Amino acid sequence: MMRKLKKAAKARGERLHHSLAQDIGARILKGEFAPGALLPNEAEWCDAYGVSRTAVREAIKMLAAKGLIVSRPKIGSRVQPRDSWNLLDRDVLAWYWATSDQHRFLANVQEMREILEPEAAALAALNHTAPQLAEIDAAYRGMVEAPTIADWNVSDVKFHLAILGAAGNELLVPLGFLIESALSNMFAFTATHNTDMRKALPLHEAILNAIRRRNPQAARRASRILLADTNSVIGRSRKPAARRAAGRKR
Amino acid sequence: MMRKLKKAAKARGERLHHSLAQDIGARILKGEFAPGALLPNEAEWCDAYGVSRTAVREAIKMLAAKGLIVSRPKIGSRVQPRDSWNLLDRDVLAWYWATSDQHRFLANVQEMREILEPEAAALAALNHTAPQLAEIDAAYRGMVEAPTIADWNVSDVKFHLAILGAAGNELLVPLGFLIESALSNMFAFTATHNTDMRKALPLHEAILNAIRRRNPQAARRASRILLADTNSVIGRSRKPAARRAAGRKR
DNA sequence: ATTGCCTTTTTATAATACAAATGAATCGGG
DNA sequence: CCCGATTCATTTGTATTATAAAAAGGCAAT
Repeated sequence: MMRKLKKAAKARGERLHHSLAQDIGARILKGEFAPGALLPNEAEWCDAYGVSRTAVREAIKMLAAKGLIVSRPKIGSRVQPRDSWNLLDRDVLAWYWATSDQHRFLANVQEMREILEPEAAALAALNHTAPQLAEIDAAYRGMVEAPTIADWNVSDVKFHLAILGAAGNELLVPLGFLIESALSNMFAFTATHNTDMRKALPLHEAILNAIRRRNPQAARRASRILLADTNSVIGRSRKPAARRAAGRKR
Repeated sequence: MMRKLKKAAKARGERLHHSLAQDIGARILKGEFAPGALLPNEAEWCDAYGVSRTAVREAIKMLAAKGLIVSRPKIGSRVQPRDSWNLLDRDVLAWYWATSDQHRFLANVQEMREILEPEAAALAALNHTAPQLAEIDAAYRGMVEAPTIADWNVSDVKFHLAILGAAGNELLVPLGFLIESALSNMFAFTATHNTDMRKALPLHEAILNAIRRRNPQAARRASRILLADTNSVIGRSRKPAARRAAGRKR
Protein backbone atom coordinates (compact mmCIF):
# COMPACT_ATOMS: atom_id res chain seq x y z
CA MET A 1 0.00 0.00 0.00
CA MET A 2 1.90 2.99 1.43
CA ARG A 3 3.26 5.33 -1.22
CA LYS A 4 0.49 4.58 -3.61
CA LEU A 5 -1.92 6.56 -1.48
CA LYS A 6 -0.33 9.87 -2.31
CA LYS A 7 -0.55 9.24 -6.01
CA ALA A 8 -4.10 7.96 -5.74
CA ALA A 9 -5.11 11.06 -3.81
CA LYS A 10 -3.55 13.33 -6.38
CA ALA A 11 -5.05 11.43 -9.27
CA ARG A 12 -8.55 11.66 -7.85
CA GLY A 13 -8.08 15.25 -6.75
CA GLU A 14 -8.58 14.23 -3.15
CA ARG A 15 -6.80 15.57 -0.11
CA LEU A 16 -4.47 13.23 1.71
CA HIS A 17 -6.45 13.12 4.92
CA HIS A 18 -9.59 12.36 2.93
CA SER A 19 -8.00 9.47 1.06
CA LEU A 20 -6.56 8.18 4.30
CA ALA A 21 -9.98 8.25 5.95
CA GLN A 22 -11.49 6.45 2.98
CA ASP A 23 -8.83 3.77 3.08
CA ILE A 24 -8.84 3.19 6.81
CA GLY A 25 -12.63 3.34 6.96
CA ALA A 26 -12.95 0.75 4.23
CA ARG A 27 -10.47 -1.48 6.03
CA ILE A 28 -12.44 -1.25 9.25
CA LEU A 29 -15.69 -2.17 7.56
CA LYS A 30 -13.93 -4.94 5.72
CA GLY A 31 -13.31 -6.44 9.16
CA GLU A 32 -9.56 -5.99 9.14
CA PHE A 33 -9.95 -4.23 12.49
CA ALA A 34 -12.76 -5.74 14.50
CA PRO A 35 -14.92 -3.76 16.92
CA GLY A 36 -13.08 -3.42 20.20
CA ALA A 37 -9.71 -3.87 18.55
CA LEU A 38 -6.96 -1.32 18.90
CA LEU A 39 -5.80 0.40 15.74
CA PRO A 40 -2.13 1.00 15.04
CA ASN A 41 -0.99 4.16 16.73
CA GLU A 42 -0.46 7.40 14.86
CA ALA A 43 3.25 6.85 14.33
CA GLU A 44 2.58 3.50 12.70
CA TRP A 45 0.04 4.98 10.35
CA CYS A 46 2.52 7.70 9.40
CA ASP A 47 5.08 5.05 8.71
CA ALA A 48 2.72 2.73 6.82
CA TYR A 49 1.38 5.40 4.48
CA GLY A 50 4.36 7.70 4.42
CA VAL A 51 2.39 10.75 5.51
CA SER A 52 2.65 13.23 8.34
CA ARG A 53 0.97 12.89 11.67
CA THR A 54 -1.26 15.85 10.82
CA ALA A 55 -2.84 13.99 7.92
CA VAL A 56 -3.28 10.85 9.99
CA ARG A 57 -4.92 12.69 12.86
CA GLU A 58 -7.35 14.52 10.59
CA ALA A 59 -8.34 11.24 8.97
CA ILE A 60 -8.85 9.69 12.40
CA LYS A 61 -11.03 12.62 13.46
CA MET A 62 -13.20 12.12 10.38
CA LEU A 63 -13.69 8.45 11.21
CA ALA A 64 -14.43 9.34 14.82
CA ALA A 65 -17.08 11.78 13.58
CA LYS A 66 -18.73 8.89 11.77
CA GLY A 67 -18.77 6.81 14.93
CA LEU A 68 -16.27 4.20 13.76
CA ILE A 69 -13.59 4.80 16.38
CA VAL A 70 -12.75 6.68 19.56
CA SER A 71 -9.32 7.91 20.54
CA ARG A 72 -7.98 8.31 24.04
CA PRO A 73 -4.54 9.35 25.24
CA LYS A 74 -2.22 6.55 26.15
CA ILE A 75 -4.79 4.01 24.88
CA GLY A 76 -4.92 4.68 21.19
CA SER A 77 -7.81 4.53 18.75
CA ARG A 78 -10.24 1.72 19.36
CA VAL A 79 -12.86 0.47 16.90
CA GLN A 80 -16.33 1.18 18.29
CA PRO A 81 -19.02 -1.52 18.53
CA ARG A 82 -21.03 -1.79 15.34
CA ASP A 83 -24.04 -0.25 17.04
CA SER A 84 -22.41 3.13 17.21
CA TRP A 85 -21.23 3.08 13.60
CA ASN A 86 -23.18 5.64 11.68
CA LEU A 87 -24.39 3.26 9.01
CA LEU A 88 -26.71 5.99 7.72
CA ASP A 89 -23.69 7.94 6.55
CA ARG A 90 -23.01 7.98 2.83
CA ASP A 91 -19.38 6.94 3.17
CA VAL A 92 -19.97 4.27 5.78
CA LEU A 93 -22.79 2.84 3.73
CA ALA A 94 -20.60 2.75 0.64
CA TRP A 95 -17.81 0.98 2.53
CA TYR A 96 -20.33 -1.43 3.94
CA TRP A 97 -21.88 -2.03 0.55
CA ALA A 98 -18.48 -2.90 -0.88
CA THR A 99 -17.95 -5.71 1.62
CA SER A 100 -21.42 -7.11 2.23
CA ASP A 101 -23.54 -9.73 0.60
CA GLN A 102 -24.66 -7.43 -2.15
CA HIS A 103 -27.78 -9.32 -3.08
CA ARG A 104 -29.01 -9.30 0.48
CA PHE A 105 -28.11 -5.65 0.86
CA LEU A 106 -30.03 -4.73 -2.27
CA ALA A 107 -33.00 -6.65 -0.89
CA ASN A 108 -32.77 -4.67 2.33
CA VAL A 109 -32.68 -1.36 0.51
CA GLN A 110 -35.66 -2.37 -1.55
CA GLU A 111 -37.46 -3.45 1.60
CA MET A 112 -36.84 -0.02 3.08
CA ARG A 113 -38.33 1.56 -0.02
CA GLU A 114 -41.40 -0.63 0.36
CA ILE A 115 -41.81 0.51 3.93
CA LEU A 116 -41.17 4.19 3.34
CA GLU A 117 -42.37 5.18 -0.09
CA PRO A 118 -46.03 4.14 0.01
CA GLU A 119 -46.49 5.95 3.31
CA ALA A 120 -44.56 8.93 1.98
CA ALA A 121 -46.86 9.02 -1.05
CA ALA A 122 -49.88 8.93 1.22
CA LEU A 123 -48.48 11.74 3.36
CA ALA A 124 -47.61 13.72 0.25
CA ALA A 125 -51.22 13.41 -0.87
CA LEU A 126 -52.28 14.98 2.42
CA ASN A 127 -49.57 17.54 2.94
CA HIS A 128 -48.15 18.69 -0.37
CA THR A 129 -47.89 22.37 -1.20
CA ALA A 130 -48.33 23.77 -4.69
CA PRO A 131 -44.61 24.11 -5.48
CA GLN A 132 -43.96 20.59 -4.20
CA LEU A 133 -46.67 19.22 -6.45
CA ALA A 134 -45.19 21.16 -9.35
CA GLU A 135 -41.84 19.56 -8.63
CA ILE A 136 -43.32 16.07 -8.73
CA ASP A 137 -45.17 16.95 -11.90
CA ALA A 138 -42.02 18.31 -13.52
CA ALA A 139 -40.16 15.11 -12.70
CA TYR A 140 -42.98 13.06 -14.18
CA ARG A 141 -42.92 15.05 -17.39
CA GLY A 142 -39.16 14.63 -17.43
CA MET A 143 -39.73 10.89 -17.47
CA VAL A 144 -42.31 11.12 -20.23
CA GLU A 145 -40.07 13.15 -22.47
CA ALA A 146 -36.78 11.45 -21.56
CA PRO A 147 -34.78 10.88 -24.73
CA THR A 148 -32.43 8.31 -23.20
CA ILE A 149 -32.54 5.73 -20.45
CA ALA A 150 -30.09 7.75 -18.42
CA ASP A 151 -32.36 10.79 -18.56
CA TRP A 152 -35.29 8.63 -17.58
CA ASN A 153 -33.40 7.41 -14.53
CA VAL A 154 -32.49 10.92 -13.45
CA SER A 155 -36.11 12.02 -13.61
CA ASP A 156 -37.21 8.82 -11.91
CA VAL A 157 -35.01 9.52 -8.92
CA LYS A 158 -36.21 13.14 -8.85
CA PHE A 159 -39.79 11.92 -8.88
CA HIS A 160 -39.40 9.73 -5.84
CA LEU A 161 -37.32 12.29 -3.94
CA ALA A 162 -39.89 14.98 -4.68
CA ILE A 163 -42.59 12.80 -3.17
CA LEU A 164 -40.52 12.27 -0.04
CA GLY A 165 -40.00 16.02 0.13
CA ALA A 166 -43.72 16.68 -0.24
CA ALA A 167 -44.58 14.33 2.61
CA GLY A 168 -43.75 17.10 5.05
CA ASN A 169 -41.49 15.01 7.26
CA GLU A 170 -37.93 16.30 7.39
CA LEU A 171 -36.54 12.92 8.32
CA LEU A 172 -37.81 11.28 5.16
CA VAL A 173 -35.73 13.48 2.88
CA PRO A 174 -32.26 12.44 4.02
CA LEU A 175 -33.43 8.84 4.08
CA GLY A 176 -34.42 9.24 0.47
CA PHE A 177 -31.03 10.64 -0.43
CA LEU A 178 -29.43 7.73 1.37
CA ILE A 179 -31.47 5.15 -0.50
CA GLU A 180 -30.77 6.91 -3.74
CA SER A 181 -27.05 6.90 -3.09
CA ALA A 182 -27.21 3.24 -2.09
CA LEU A 183 -29.02 2.37 -5.28
CA SER A 184 -26.68 4.43 -7.41
CA ASN A 185 -23.88 2.21 -6.15
CA MET A 186 -25.61 -0.69 -7.83
CA PHE A 187 -25.38 -0.22 -11.54
CA ALA A 188 -27.11 -3.57 -11.85
CA PHE A 189 -30.27 -1.94 -10.56
CA THR A 190 -30.40 0.96 -12.95
CA ALA A 191 -29.40 -1.32 -15.78
CA THR A 192 -32.36 -3.65 -15.37
CA HIS A 193 -34.84 -1.39 -13.67
CA ASN A 194 -36.24 0.29 -16.71
CA THR A 195 -36.44 -2.52 -19.18
CA ASP A 196 -40.17 -1.99 -19.09
CA MET A 197 -40.65 1.73 -18.84
CA ARG A 198 -43.95 1.24 -20.56
CA LYS A 199 -45.32 -0.48 -17.48
CA ALA A 200 -43.75 1.90 -15.01
CA LEU A 201 -44.87 5.15 -16.58
CA PRO A 202 -48.64 4.76 -16.05
CA LEU A 203 -47.96 3.74 -12.45
CA HIS A 204 -46.00 6.90 -11.87
CA GLU A 205 -48.85 8.83 -13.40
CA ALA A 206 -51.28 7.11 -11.06
CA ILE A 207 -49.21 8.18 -8.05
CA LEU A 208 -48.98 11.74 -9.32
CA ASN A 209 -52.71 11.97 -9.91
CA ALA A 210 -53.56 10.46 -6.53
CA ILE A 211 -51.32 13.01 -4.83
CA ARG A 212 -52.83 15.81 -6.86
CA ARG A 213 -56.35 14.69 -5.90
CA ARG A 214 -55.16 14.45 -2.27
CA ASN A 215 -56.18 10.83 -2.11
CA PRO A 216 -53.73 9.12 0.28
CA GLN A 217 -55.14 5.62 -0.10
CA ALA A 218 -54.83 5.70 -3.87
CA ALA A 219 -51.32 7.14 -3.66
CA ARG A 220 -50.24 4.44 -1.25
CA ARG A 221 -51.77 1.71 -3.39
CA ALA A 222 -50.18 2.91 -6.62
CA SER A 223 -46.80 3.26 -4.93
CA ARG A 224 -47.03 -0.31 -3.60
CA ILE A 225 -47.83 -1.67 -7.04
CA LEU A 226 -44.93 0.21 -8.59
CA LEU A 227 -42.48 -1.16 -6.03
CA ALA A 228 -43.78 -4.69 -6.40
CA ASP A 229 -43.25 -4.33 -10.13
CA THR A 230 -39.72 -3.12 -9.56
CA ASN A 231 -39.11 -6.16 -7.40
CA SER A 232 -40.09 -8.56 -10.12
CA VAL A 233 -37.64 -6.85 -12.44
CA ILE A 234 -34.87 -6.99 -9.87
CA GLY A 235 -35.51 -10.66 -9.45
CA ARG A 236 -36.37 -10.55 -5.79
CA SER A 237 -39.29 -12.49 -4.45
CA ARG A 238 -41.92 -10.32 -2.82
CA LYS A 239 -41.27 -11.89 0.57
CA PRO A 240 -37.61 -12.85 0.68
CA ALA A 241 -37.99 -13.52 4.37
CA ALA A 242 -40.43 -16.32 3.74
CA ARG A 243 -37.60 -18.71 2.99
CA ARG A 244 -35.87 -18.07 6.26
CA ALA A 245 -39.16 -18.48 8.06
CA ALA A 246 -39.86 -21.79 6.36
CA GLY A 247 -38.69 -23.82 9.30
CA ARG A 248 -41.09 -22.11 11.63
CA LYS A 249 -42.46 -23.77 14.68
CA ARG A 250 -46.18 -23.76 14.27
CA MET B 1 -17.50 33.03 23.99
CA MET B 2 -13.77 32.41 23.38
CA ARG B 3 -11.89 31.46 26.52
CA LYS B 4 -14.89 29.76 28.04
CA LEU B 5 -14.57 26.93 25.57
CA LYS B 6 -11.41 25.60 27.15
CA LYS B 7 -12.95 25.50 30.57
CA ALA B 8 -16.14 23.96 29.23
CA ALA B 9 -14.16 21.26 27.47
CA LYS B 10 -12.20 20.45 30.58
CA ALA B 11 -15.30 20.44 32.77
CA ARG B 12 -17.09 18.00 30.49
CA GLY B 13 -14.02 15.90 29.94
CA GLU B 14 -14.14 16.68 26.24
CA ARG B 15 -11.22 17.34 23.96
CA LEU B 16 -10.82 20.81 22.57
CA HIS B 17 -11.38 19.86 18.95
CA HIS B 18 -14.52 18.01 19.95
CA SER B 19 -15.97 20.95 21.87
CA LEU B 20 -15.05 23.22 18.98
CA ALA B 21 -16.87 20.97 16.51
CA GLN B 22 -19.91 20.90 18.77
CA ASP B 23 -19.97 24.66 19.08
CA ILE B 24 -19.41 25.48 15.43
CA GLY B 25 -21.80 22.76 14.31
CA ALA B 26 -24.53 24.08 16.58
CA ARG B 27 -23.95 27.59 15.26
CA ILE B 28 -24.27 26.40 11.68
CA LEU B 29 -27.53 24.63 12.36
CA LYS B 30 -28.74 27.63 14.28
CA GLY B 31 -28.47 29.48 11.00
CA GLU B 32 -25.65 31.77 12.02
CA PHE B 33 -23.83 30.59 8.91
CA ALA B 34 -26.23 29.93 6.08
CA PRO B 35 -25.70 27.27 3.39
CA GLY B 36 -23.36 28.66 0.76
CA ALA B 37 -21.84 31.14 3.17
CA LEU B 38 -18.13 31.26 3.82
CA LEU B 39 -16.96 30.51 7.34
CA PRO B 40 -14.24 32.57 9.02
CA ASN B 41 -10.84 31.26 8.06
CA GLU B 42 -8.73 29.16 10.36
CA ALA B 43 -6.76 32.06 11.76
CA GLU B 44 -9.95 33.82 12.76
CA TRP B 45 -11.27 30.74 14.53
CA CYS B 46 -7.97 30.42 16.40
CA ASP B 47 -8.27 34.01 17.43
CA ALA B 48 -11.96 33.81 18.37
CA TYR B 49 -11.64 30.74 20.56
CA GLY B 50 -8.07 31.17 21.66
CA VAL B 51 -6.99 27.74 20.44
CA SER B 52 -4.36 26.43 18.09
CA ARG B 53 -4.83 25.90 14.39
CA THR B 54 -4.50 22.15 14.97
CA ALA B 55 -7.63 22.06 17.10
CA VAL B 56 -9.55 24.22 14.65
CA ARG B 57 -8.61 22.08 11.68
CA GLU B 58 -9.56 18.85 13.42
CA ALA B 59 -12.93 20.32 14.36
CA ILE B 60 -13.46 21.43 10.76
CA LYS B 61 -12.63 17.95 9.52
CA MET B 62 -15.23 16.47 11.84
CA LEU B 63 -17.89 18.84 10.52
CA ALA B 64 -16.83 18.06 6.95
CA ALA B 65 -17.23 14.36 7.73
CA LYS B 66 -20.83 15.08 8.72
CA GLY B 67 -21.49 16.87 5.45
CA LEU B 68 -21.92 20.32 6.95
CA ILE B 69 -19.01 22.04 5.20
CA VAL B 70 -16.33 21.62 2.56
CA SER B 71 -12.90 23.20 2.66
CA ARG B 72 -10.80 24.18 -0.30
CA PRO B 73 -7.48 25.98 -0.49
CA LYS B 74 -7.65 29.67 -1.17
CA ILE B 75 -11.46 29.55 -0.80
CA GLY B 76 -11.98 28.61 2.81
CA SER B 77 -14.69 26.48 4.39
CA ARG B 78 -18.11 26.87 2.88
CA VAL B 79 -21.38 25.68 4.40
CA GLN B 80 -22.87 22.94 2.26
CA PRO B 81 -26.49 23.03 1.04
CA ARG B 82 -28.86 21.48 3.54
CA ASP B 83 -29.38 18.47 1.31
CA SER B 84 -25.89 17.21 1.93
CA TRP B 85 -26.06 17.69 5.68
CA ASN B 86 -26.09 14.31 7.31
CA LEU B 87 -29.26 14.89 9.30
CA LEU B 88 -29.24 11.20 10.24
CA ASP B 89 -26.15 11.76 12.33
CA ARG B 90 -26.64 11.81 16.10
CA ASP B 91 -24.84 15.11 16.59
CA VAL B 92 -26.40 16.88 13.65
CA LEU B 93 -29.82 15.73 14.73
CA ALA B 94 -29.21 16.98 18.26
CA TRP B 95 -28.08 20.37 16.97
CA TYR B 96 -31.07 20.50 14.71
CA TRP B 97 -33.41 19.50 17.49
CA ALA B 98 -32.09 22.32 19.66
CA THR B 99 -33.07 24.95 17.11
CA SER B 100 -36.19 23.60 15.47
CA ASP B 101 -39.86 23.83 16.21
CA GLN B 102 -39.71 21.10 18.80
CA HIS B 103 -43.35 20.18 18.71
CA ARG B 104 -43.27 19.69 14.97
CA PHE B 105 -40.03 17.75 15.22
CA LEU B 106 -41.48 15.42 17.82
CA ALA B 107 -44.46 14.88 15.54
CA ASN B 108 -42.09 13.98 12.70
CA VAL B 109 -40.21 11.48 14.83
CA GLN B 110 -43.45 9.92 15.95
CA GLU B 111 -44.61 9.76 12.34
CA MET B 112 -41.41 7.91 11.44
CA ARG B 113 -42.11 5.43 14.21
CA GLU B 114 -45.60 4.89 12.84
CA ILE B 115 -44.16 4.18 9.43
CA LEU B 116 -41.33 1.94 10.55
CA GLU B 117 -42.33 0.03 13.66
CA PRO B 118 -45.48 -1.76 12.51
CA GLU B 119 -43.68 -3.02 9.41
CA ALA B 120 -40.67 -3.94 11.50
CA ALA B 121 -42.90 -5.90 13.83
CA ALA B 122 -44.42 -7.71 10.87
CA LEU B 123 -40.98 -8.52 9.48
CA ALA B 124 -39.81 -9.64 12.89
CA ALA B 125 -42.73 -12.05 13.02
CA LEU B 126 -41.52 -13.56 9.75
CA ASN B 127 -37.78 -13.44 10.22
CA HIS B 128 -36.87 -13.62 13.88
CA THR B 129 -34.35 -16.13 15.14
CA ALA B 130 -34.55 -17.80 18.52
CA PRO B 131 -32.01 -15.53 20.26
CA GLN B 132 -33.70 -12.46 18.82
CA LEU B 133 -37.04 -13.59 20.15
CA ALA B 134 -35.45 -14.26 23.52
CA GLU B 135 -34.12 -10.70 23.51
CA ILE B 136 -37.58 -9.27 22.87
CA ASP B 137 -39.00 -11.52 25.54
CA ALA B 138 -36.35 -10.46 28.03
CA ALA B 139 -37.11 -6.80 27.37
CA TYR B 140 -40.80 -7.47 27.88
CA ARG B 141 -40.19 -9.18 31.18
CA GLY B 142 -37.97 -6.27 32.12
CA MET B 143 -40.97 -4.02 31.62
CA VAL B 144 -43.23 -6.27 33.65
CA GLU B 145 -40.87 -6.38 36.58
CA ALA B 146 -39.61 -2.79 36.35
CA PRO B 147 -39.49 -1.34 39.86
CA THR B 148 -39.30 2.29 38.73
CA ILE B 149 -40.49 4.34 35.78
CA ALA B 150 -36.91 4.82 34.66
CA ASP B 151 -36.36 1.07 34.54
CA TRP B 152 -39.59 0.67 32.63
CA ASN B 153 -38.40 3.16 30.04
CA VAL B 154 -35.08 1.42 29.60
CA SER B 155 -36.78 -1.90 28.95
CA ASP B 156 -39.33 -0.21 26.71
CA VAL B 157 -36.60 1.14 24.46
CA LYS B 158 -34.88 -2.25 24.48
CA PHE B 159 -38.14 -3.89 23.47
CA HIS B 160 -38.62 -1.74 20.40
CA LEU B 161 -34.97 -1.91 19.38
CA ALA B 162 -35.01 -5.68 19.72
CA ILE B 163 -37.96 -5.85 17.35
CA LEU B 164 -36.13 -3.72 14.81
CA GLY B 165 -33.14 -5.99 15.17
CA ALA B 166 -35.26 -9.09 14.67
CA ALA B 167 -36.75 -7.71 11.45
CA GLY B 168 -33.65 -8.85 9.61
CA ASN B 169 -33.01 -5.56 7.84
CA GLU B 170 -29.71 -3.99 8.77
CA LEU B 171 -30.88 -0.51 7.85
CA LEU B 172 -33.69 -0.57 10.40
CA VAL B 173 -31.35 -0.94 13.35
CA PRO B 174 -29.45 2.34 13.03
CA LEU B 175 -32.72 4.08 12.29
CA GLY B 176 -34.04 2.73 15.55
CA PHE B 177 -31.00 4.00 17.42
CA LEU B 178 -31.49 7.37 15.82
CA ILE B 179 -35.13 7.59 16.80
CA GLU B 180 -34.26 6.47 20.29
CA SER B 181 -31.60 9.14 20.62
CA ALA B 182 -33.99 11.74 19.21
CA LEU B 183 -36.63 10.77 21.72
CA SER B 184 -34.17 10.69 24.59
CA ASN B 185 -33.49 14.36 23.88
CA MET B 186 -37.08 15.07 24.75
CA PHE B 187 -37.57 14.53 28.43
CA ALA B 188 -41.13 15.66 27.90
CA PHE B 189 -41.77 12.44 26.05
CA THR B 190 -40.45 10.05 28.63
CA ALA B 191 -42.12 12.06 31.34
CA THR B 192 -45.60 11.68 29.90
CA HIS B 193 -45.24 8.49 27.91
CA ASN B 194 -45.79 6.05 30.68
CA THR B 195 -48.54 7.65 32.65
CA ASP B 196 -50.63 4.65 31.70
CA MET B 197 -48.29 1.70 31.74
CA ARG B 198 -51.30 -0.43 32.50
CA LYS B 199 -52.65 0.17 29.03
CA ALA B 200 -49.31 -0.17 27.30
CA LEU B 201 -48.20 -3.42 28.88
CA PRO B 202 -50.87 -5.70 27.36
CA LEU B 203 -50.22 -4.13 23.97
CA HIS B 204 -46.55 -4.95 24.25
CA GLU B 205 -47.50 -8.46 25.21
CA ALA B 206 -49.73 -8.69 22.15
CA ILE B 207 -46.85 -7.69 19.89
CA LEU B 208 -44.54 -10.19 21.55
CA ASN B 209 -47.03 -13.01 21.19
CA ALA B 210 -47.80 -12.18 17.57
CA ILE B 211 -44.09 -12.26 16.76
CA ARG B 212 -43.66 -15.52 18.64
CA ARG B 213 -46.56 -17.04 16.72
CA ARG B 214 -45.01 -15.69 13.49
CA ASN B 215 -48.18 -13.81 12.69
CA PRO B 216 -47.12 -10.64 10.84
CA GLN B 217 -50.60 -9.16 10.47
CA ALA B 218 -51.29 -9.40 14.18
CA ALA B 219 -47.88 -7.96 15.02
CA ARG B 220 -48.43 -5.03 12.69
CA ARG B 221 -51.89 -4.39 14.08
CA ALA B 222 -50.80 -4.46 17.71
CA SER B 223 -47.87 -2.19 16.97
CA ARG B 224 -50.16 0.33 15.27
CA ILE B 225 -52.52 0.38 18.22
CA LEU B 226 -49.66 0.89 20.64
CA LEU B 227 -48.33 3.83 18.66
CA ALA B 228 -51.74 5.41 18.31
CA ASP B 229 -52.08 5.12 22.05
CA THR B 230 -48.72 6.79 22.55
CA ASN B 231 -49.88 9.60 20.31
CA SER B 232 -52.90 10.35 22.41
CA VAL B 233 -50.65 10.59 25.46
CA ILE B 234 -48.25 12.88 23.66
CA GLY B 235 -51.15 15.06 22.70
CA ARG B 236 -50.70 14.76 18.97
CA SER B 237 -53.69 14.17 16.74
CA ARG B 238 -53.54 10.97 14.81
CA LYS B 239 -53.37 12.83 11.51
CA PRO B 240 -51.57 16.09 12.18
CA ALA B 241 -51.47 16.67 8.46
CA ALA B 242 -55.23 16.76 8.23
CA ARG B 243 -55.29 20.37 9.37
CA ARG B 244 -52.96 21.51 6.66
CA ALA B 245 -54.91 19.53 4.12
CA ALA B 246 -58.20 21.04 5.25
CA GLY B 247 -58.35 23.41 2.31
CA ARG B 248 -58.10 20.61 -0.16
CA LYS B 249 -59.64 20.81 -3.56
CA ARG B 250 -62.02 17.92 -3.78
C1' DA C 1 -11.32 40.52 -26.12
C1' DT C 2 -9.03 36.38 -24.96
C1' DT C 3 -5.37 33.88 -23.33
C1' DG C 4 -1.89 32.78 -20.31
C1' DC C 5 1.15 34.19 -16.62
C1' DC C 6 1.77 36.22 -11.98
C1' DT C 7 0.41 37.46 -7.28
C1' DT C 8 -1.65 36.56 -3.19
C1' DT C 9 -4.64 34.37 -0.03
C1' DT C 10 -6.08 30.28 2.15
C1' DT C 11 -6.04 25.61 3.12
C1' DA C 12 -2.97 21.25 3.03
C1' DT C 13 0.96 18.95 4.72
C1' DA C 14 4.98 18.48 7.44
C1' DA C 15 7.97 18.64 11.43
C1' DT C 16 8.84 19.51 16.20
C1' DA C 17 7.97 20.39 20.93
C1' DC C 18 5.48 19.98 24.96
C1' DA C 19 1.15 18.91 27.79
C1' DA C 20 -2.12 15.68 29.55
C1' DA C 21 -3.98 11.35 30.40
C1' DT C 22 -3.56 6.82 31.96
C1' DG C 23 -2.05 1.90 32.14
C1' DA C 24 1.78 -0.42 33.99
C1' DA C 25 5.58 -0.93 36.80
C1' DT C 26 7.71 0.17 41.01
C1' DC C 27 8.33 1.27 45.57
C1' DG C 28 7.02 1.55 50.37
C1' DG C 29 4.35 0.41 54.32
C1' DG C 30 1.67 -2.77 56.80
C1' DC D 1 3.21 -11.38 51.41
C1' DC D 2 -0.16 -8.08 50.12
C1' DC D 3 -1.98 -3.68 49.20
C1' DG D 4 -1.88 1.04 48.07
C1' DA D 5 0.34 5.15 46.58
C1' DT D 6 3.80 6.82 43.47
C1' DT D 7 6.52 7.09 39.61
C1' DC D 8 7.31 5.98 34.86
C1' DA D 9 6.51 5.37 30.17
C1' DT D 10 3.54 5.53 26.20
C1' DT D 11 0.13 7.54 23.41
C1' DT D 12 -2.92 11.02 22.09
C1' DG D 13 -3.89 16.15 22.56
C1' DT D 14 -2.45 20.88 21.66
C1' DA D 15 0.60 24.42 20.10
C1' DT D 16 3.89 26.49 16.91
C1' DT D 17 6.31 27.15 12.79
C1' DA D 18 7.52 26.32 8.15
C1' DT D 19 6.62 25.05 3.53
C1' DA D 20 3.66 23.28 -0.37
C1' DA D 21 -0.26 23.44 -3.23
C1' DA D 22 -4.47 25.28 -4.99
C1' DA D 23 -7.05 28.77 -7.11
C1' DA D 24 -9.31 33.44 -7.59
C1' DG D 25 -8.23 37.78 -9.40
C1' DG D 26 -5.43 40.89 -11.59
C1' DC D 27 -1.96 41.91 -15.24
C1' DA D 28 -0.05 41.84 -19.48
C1' DA D 29 0.72 40.38 -24.10
C1' DT D 30 -1.07 39.03 -28.29
